[in-house]
Parts: sequence; C-alpha cells; structure tokens
Amino acid sequence: MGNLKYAILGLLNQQSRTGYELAKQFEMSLSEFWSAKHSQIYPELKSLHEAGMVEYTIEITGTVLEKKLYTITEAGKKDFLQWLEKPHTLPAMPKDEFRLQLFFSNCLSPASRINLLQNRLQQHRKRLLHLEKNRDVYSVVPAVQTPEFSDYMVLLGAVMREETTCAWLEQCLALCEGQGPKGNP
Amino acid sequence: MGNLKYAILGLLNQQSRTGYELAKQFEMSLSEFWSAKHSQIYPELKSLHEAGMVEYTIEITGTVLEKKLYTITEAGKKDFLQWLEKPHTLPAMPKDEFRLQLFFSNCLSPASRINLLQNRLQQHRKRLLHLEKNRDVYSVVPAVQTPEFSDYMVLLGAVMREETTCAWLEQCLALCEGQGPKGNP
DNA sequence: GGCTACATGTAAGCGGTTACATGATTTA
DNA sequence: TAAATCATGTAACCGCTTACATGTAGCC
Repeated sequence: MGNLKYAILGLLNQQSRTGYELAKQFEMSLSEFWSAKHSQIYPELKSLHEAGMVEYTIEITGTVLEKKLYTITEAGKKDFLQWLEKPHTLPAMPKDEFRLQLFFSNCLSPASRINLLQNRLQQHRKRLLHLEKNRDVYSVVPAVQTPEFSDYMVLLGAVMREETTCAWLEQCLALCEGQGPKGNP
Repeated sequence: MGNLKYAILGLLNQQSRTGYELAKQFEMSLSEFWSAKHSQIYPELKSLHEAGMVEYTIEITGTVLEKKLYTITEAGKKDFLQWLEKPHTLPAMPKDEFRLQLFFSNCLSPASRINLLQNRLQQHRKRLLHLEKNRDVYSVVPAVQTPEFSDYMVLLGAVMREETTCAWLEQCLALCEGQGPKGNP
C-alpha cells in the first residue's frame, strides 16, 4: 500500500504541522479509519523529506526546545491529489477475530455463545452512542465544499456501520435464544 | 494477536487436513473475515507441531508424493476452546483507504468526488449480489447447533454490512449531488 | 518539586505478502 | 504432451507495534 504517506500529506495539505501534531491528529480525527504511532510517523516524515514531498523549518519553543514544522511541497501536493482522485479496487476483507470466533461457535455451549454475542453487542452499543454524540455536533449538514462535509460523510458511515452491527448481533441473539437450550414454548 | 493459530486449530478441530487443504479453506470459507497464504500456514503448522497442538501422519498420493495430514491433539483442542469462549475488547478500527480518501475529498472537484463514490458503490453492489447468492443457499435458517448455523450468522453479517455500505454511499452521493456544481432545481 | 504534556528519535520483533524454488499428479 | 492442480517449503521485504531512550516546557 504505502498509504501512511498520503495520510500525512493530506494532513499537511490542510496546514503545516510537527510530527507530534500529526500523531495527535491520527488519534483525534482519523482514528475511525486510520492509525499511526509517532515511531512510524517520524521515519516516514524523514523519507518524505528525502523524496522532496515535504519541507520543514525549525521552530523554538521556550528557550531551546526545537521542533520541526513540516510543510507540503508542490511535488507533494501533486502526488497527493493524484492519489486522492484515483478509485481503487476493494481490498481483501480485514481480519476479524470476533467473526472467526462466531464461525467456530457451534463448538460452544449455547450459553457461552450467547455470552459472546451479548458481550459484543454491549461494546458496539457503547461505541455507537459515542459516535452519535459526535455526529450530533452537526445540527445541519455542512456545505459540500467544506472539510466538515468530508468529516460528516465519514462519521455518517461509522454511525450506520455500528447501527447495522448492533442489529446483526441482536438478530443472531434472537436466533440463538429462539432455539435455546431449554424451556422454549 | 496470534490468531492464525486459532483459525488453523478451528479448521483442524472440524477434521484432519493437509496444509494445502487449509490454504484452500481460507480462500473458500474464511475469506469473508480471514486470510492466510500457504507461505504463512506451513511455518505455523510447524510451530504448532512443536508446541504439541497438532500431530501429522504422512500419506502417499500416487506413488511417491508425500503429504502431511494434520490432526488436532487434546492439548490443541483445550487451547482452542479456551480462546473460543473468551470475549475480547474491540480492536482499533482497521485501516480503510477509501475512508481516508473521502476524509480529504473536499480537495477534489465535485465531479471527481462523485466519481469516487459511484465507483465504490458499484463495487459494493457487486459484492452484495455475490453474498446474497451465497445466503440464498440457505432457504431456511439451519439448526443452531450445526456448523451451518455458524456459517449462516457470519454470512448474514456480511450481507447486512454490504447493504449498509451501499446505503451509506447512496446517501453521500445524494448529498453531493443535491448541492451539486450546476443546475440543481 | 513533581506531574503532565510537548517533542523527537531508534531498535527489536511480529504478522503478513510477494517472490523464489521444487517437484508429482491429474486431466484435457 | 501440455496445462492445471496438488503439494511443500524458504527468503526477502514491508507495515506496524512495543519498547527503549532522551530531554524540555508549562502548570499546580
């Protein structure tokens, strides 16, 4: 792939940032679909600089602390925009430990299987609440050309995905309990 | 993680298989939530054997071709079932290149963004059709204790996810085209 | 003075992919 | 007899995580 490169260029295309600030952005804004630790970001910035995609100026905080403020170059912008507009084919499904468990869950007792499903449902409901709260910050749909609109679309997708995941787990539970271990009327 | 181990043990818990057959199963049955190439499977089988989780007998195909038929041991079963029943916390969201593009898509022309969304929608609709065909093999819901029921639940989740993904992309397109570049009534 | 946040890097190791490498068996 | 499938491995490399390593600045 090599997409970390474009995640960084995209953020630097919004504004100049330090490596530290980039790491914070990954945690705060991109965590729904990307992640990167500082130990990956710093080397990537170095190679991006060697490739002429970014430049940096050294700023001083306090009296001596140096920090590198990175700025995207014209070459970087060109490369980024070229990636951005190109459609890609669907990648292989990401590995999913829970689905792997569910696939083999006929080996479990009915109670254990239901426990697994209920536990999972609880976690997804919690995540859904959190996402809905984020979405409700937008009382109206932002204008299409704004960065907020891009953010809104991604958020919408996350909310819809969690809603469906919860609905799926509820349906699985209904099926498991419907043909439950004992006392079904 | 180390979940490849449990994927293999789970398959060997169903029946004895060769490394080659395991690779086929990953492609055919597990591809919706897991994948593994033979170059990863063979070394893993080796270490699983060293750990006493699996045994093998050498079978002869034709006159000379040797193949190793792997069988799960009692220790392997115990380890597998212990993993199987344990609930895990939700992992970090998997990296998603499309959502990354969408997040930065305000840099694109309205036409390019719509193109990206339409292309993606087309691919997900195709995948949905494929999954629905698989699901429709089950004219009735299999009995809960069967392996088919486990399979059915996973398939159901895949269909629901693709349906929602399509609905999401359609909604994004409606929003983009609603405030479109020209000629909206 | 002590804690938290700011700030930047390197090293070891893991899970995974792609490519390399070899050879037998079956089927058209 | 040629191609597809069966069958088993190894090596190089990549993306990423965890841990190591260091030091400053701001705040209570």
